[in-house]
Amino acid sequence: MTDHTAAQNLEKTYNHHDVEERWKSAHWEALGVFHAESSRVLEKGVSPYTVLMPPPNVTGSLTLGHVLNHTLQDIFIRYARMAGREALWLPGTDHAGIATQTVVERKLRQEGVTRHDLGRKDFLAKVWEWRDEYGGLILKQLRKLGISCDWRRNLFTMDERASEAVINSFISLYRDGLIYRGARIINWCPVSQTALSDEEVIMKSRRDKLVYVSYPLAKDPERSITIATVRPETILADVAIAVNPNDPRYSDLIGELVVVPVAGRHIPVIADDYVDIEFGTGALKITPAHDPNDYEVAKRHNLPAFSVVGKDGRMTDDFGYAGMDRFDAREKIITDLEELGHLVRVEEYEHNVGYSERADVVVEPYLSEQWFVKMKPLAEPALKAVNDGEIRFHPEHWINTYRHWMENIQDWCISRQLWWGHRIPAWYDQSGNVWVASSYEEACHLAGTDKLVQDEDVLDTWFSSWLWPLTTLGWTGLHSDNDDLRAFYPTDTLVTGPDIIFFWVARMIMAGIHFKGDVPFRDVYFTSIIRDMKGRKLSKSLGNSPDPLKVIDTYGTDALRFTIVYIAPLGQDVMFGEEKCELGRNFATKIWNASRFVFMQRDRVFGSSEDFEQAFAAFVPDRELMTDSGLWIMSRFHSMLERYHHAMAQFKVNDMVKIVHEFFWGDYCDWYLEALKSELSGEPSAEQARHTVCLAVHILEGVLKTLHPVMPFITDEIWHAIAPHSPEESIALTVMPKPDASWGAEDAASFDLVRNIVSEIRSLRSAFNVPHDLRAEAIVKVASKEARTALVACNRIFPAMTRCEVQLAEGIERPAHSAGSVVDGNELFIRLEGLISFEKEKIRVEKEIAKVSAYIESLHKKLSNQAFVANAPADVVAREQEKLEEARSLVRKLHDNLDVLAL
RNA sequence: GGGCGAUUAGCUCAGUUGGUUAGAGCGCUACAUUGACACUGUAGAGGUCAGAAGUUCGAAUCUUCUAUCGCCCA
Repeated sequence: MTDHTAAQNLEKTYNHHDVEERWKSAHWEALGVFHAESSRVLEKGVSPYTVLMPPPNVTGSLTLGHVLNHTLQDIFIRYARMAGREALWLPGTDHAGIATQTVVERKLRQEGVTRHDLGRKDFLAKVWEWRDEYGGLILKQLRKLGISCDWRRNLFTMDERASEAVINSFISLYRDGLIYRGARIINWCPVSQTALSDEEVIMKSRRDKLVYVSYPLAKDPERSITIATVRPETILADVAIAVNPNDPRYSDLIGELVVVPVAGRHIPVIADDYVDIEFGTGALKITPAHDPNDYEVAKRHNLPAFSVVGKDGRMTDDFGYAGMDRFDAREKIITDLEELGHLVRVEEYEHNVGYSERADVVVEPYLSEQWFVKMKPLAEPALKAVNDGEIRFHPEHWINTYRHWMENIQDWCISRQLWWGHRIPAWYDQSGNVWVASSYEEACHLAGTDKLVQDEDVLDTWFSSWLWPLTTLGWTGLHSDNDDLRAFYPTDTLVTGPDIIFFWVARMIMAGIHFKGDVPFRDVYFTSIIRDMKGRKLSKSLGNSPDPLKVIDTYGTDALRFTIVYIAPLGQDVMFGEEKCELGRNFATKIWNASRFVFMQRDRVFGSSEDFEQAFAAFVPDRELMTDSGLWIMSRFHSMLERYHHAMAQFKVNDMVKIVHEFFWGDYCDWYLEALKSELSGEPSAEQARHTVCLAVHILEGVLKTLHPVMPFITDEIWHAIAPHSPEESIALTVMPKPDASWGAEDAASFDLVRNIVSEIRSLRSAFNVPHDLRAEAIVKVASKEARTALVACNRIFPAMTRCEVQLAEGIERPAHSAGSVVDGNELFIRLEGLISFEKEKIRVEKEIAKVSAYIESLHKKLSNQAFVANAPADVVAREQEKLEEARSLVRKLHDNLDVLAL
């Protein structure tokens, strides 16, 4: 391990394992780098910045989705922390009712035990055991990402404090009339054997059979009415046939009785607007216990509802199907209908069917008593908050989805027939009255009896998640108040997937406004969906989801974080393949090597670590001591910072990453450090050399800071190697550099000319296949005094960067045996005796002339258009004019060159 | 059926309120290895911006329509 009390140079090669091990979460955590304190906000007036971690499922393990999501959150938090805000990131996990219960039940089954064998109390003990043993996995894995949460505040939705909040909010909503119990058709999962909310049902396309069945008239078996259904097994529970009152085909049958095939019951033909004349035969069987729409129709017509499918998805009828699976019964009844002569025909039919999100089976619409939250009154203020811009979505277009859902909102079924979760705080007395209270004792008090039985059901996990912005800050009920809530609520940024906009985001907004009187957050960043290289969603069954931990092992955490942000623009899906991480790995290596080079110069120029430390601490960029490349890099650096902060303010994190990448690689390494090599190898004064090195380190440190939110490990490692820092210090606690507009484009001008000449010389060398080791002579016919000064100042750079000696001349003609070009108005010639082919050069210059001439033509056309000159803004016209003049001057010089060539 | 989004170089994508000779990364081609870096450097090839019509002095950008693909809701 490196001794971090004295700065020294980096190892020759970058090893992400070593670096990440050294600065891992455990190190930073122990130092309290990520801790936030309400006192600093409330007493010292530090501006708070809070991020809520969407609590991962306690049964979960790390996916690339988590990597993207948490990297983004970490970037926001680290950026805010370095911007001087009190940055609080609240972590936690949710108890995932169905998923966790399923996992534990599966484990028990291997031991030959069911939860019913154990009983509720012992089963829950088992679940807690499981949670304590395995439930922390995802958090451990998240720590590998180096994310900077305040882990002291880690919360689990089943913790006492969070549970108290859940119970209190239930009671409060019940007393406000916003929670009720009632018989409804809900989505039933026959595998998990619980009710589900609408949001937990996924619609999937499915090929089924559309079965046409004839129902004979009771009074005249010769006549019949034909319906079409995809669920023939529910014929047994039919209570009516409905037709549209405006359908002339059936008007004479309204009020007649028909016989239900197989079941033999007599049911009426009724008229209802709900029936679609176009669909099927225009006659619809009404099965109120198995279809929510039929249920509504039946209610309107005072028809009964009874069920023929049980909780386990098996038939419960009296007609010989009982005990069969609903899908087997479907096949059998088709055969039976055919035998009985009721089957008219069967068509292939593709339609959407609801599946249980967790168990992936077709949900059964099921009539039962459940608890619901009345959503309309909660939705109205939540919709308004977003419409009024109190909460902003990024990208903005998700507002439409949110609005549509809020405007068509349905009541939320919150009871689940599970054991793992927050048990509904409702008790029933012997007459069936309901008493909602925070405890059995209180319920007894209210009921005036102790003969009470508690509701068996638990609450939807999302019923605890929607309180997350409150419970993470210690809220336990309506009148909660504490320093954390005062300091950090509302929170600032929520980063989450658009797939849980209804499940979670919308409901948190409702809960925040309802319980706390204020929105829970200001900005919501919706992440990209990660797909594989073929554009398919990542899924376990496809086997196309790379294991992030393996990717980290191969490429490094910093590389993965950098890459995933780099390729994930705001609001677009991203295609990810492991090999894309080469991008991040290569960049990390580049940073490492460039830093090592800078440190080599530091150690060469400065006598000792202390010497440098003192000089660097007192360093202020001084124009007088700077070379043109120094002025240029300062100008570029501050322009980069300007764009960097702008991108962050707009939540364009991938722009931010690209901006720094481009600056560091393209400007700092490719030009500035290359120029630095020749400058330091000349004979600068000691003062200049020291200033030059300090400037190089200064910019390097600035880049490390701007990159720190993205690549926390490597930046902390290199930062510690700049100058001695104690291991307790961290780049995470330094101040983010800000753009300084006093460094402008004029500072960059001289070196830009040098760069352009270098590039042109390189192009010419390449065009004429000048051997790499051949030193050539270049002559620049300078166009201005400024150009002369700039090129004289940088004369050492040319041999190093172009392998050409550059001479300045005025009033000369093109030398013989040379290739020629024009750079920013300055004519450039390279003597290439023996290498230059007259024909080749002629063709090259003519091609260039043709290109520029076409350009001149288009500019000329534009400028001679009266409408353009009259209508376009003056500055646009002036700019076009300028371009035209430049191009004309260029083409003139090219022509002159060509003429000389022809001599 | 309703809504949202996408269509720009071989691939993946940038392109701010209309004013550039349309950019990047990867890939490809050529050249270069003792001086931070081959996980590199240098140079280069590659696009009628999905199609049509319109608005405008001017459209990758705005409007309408069409086509293809994806997502959400019914």
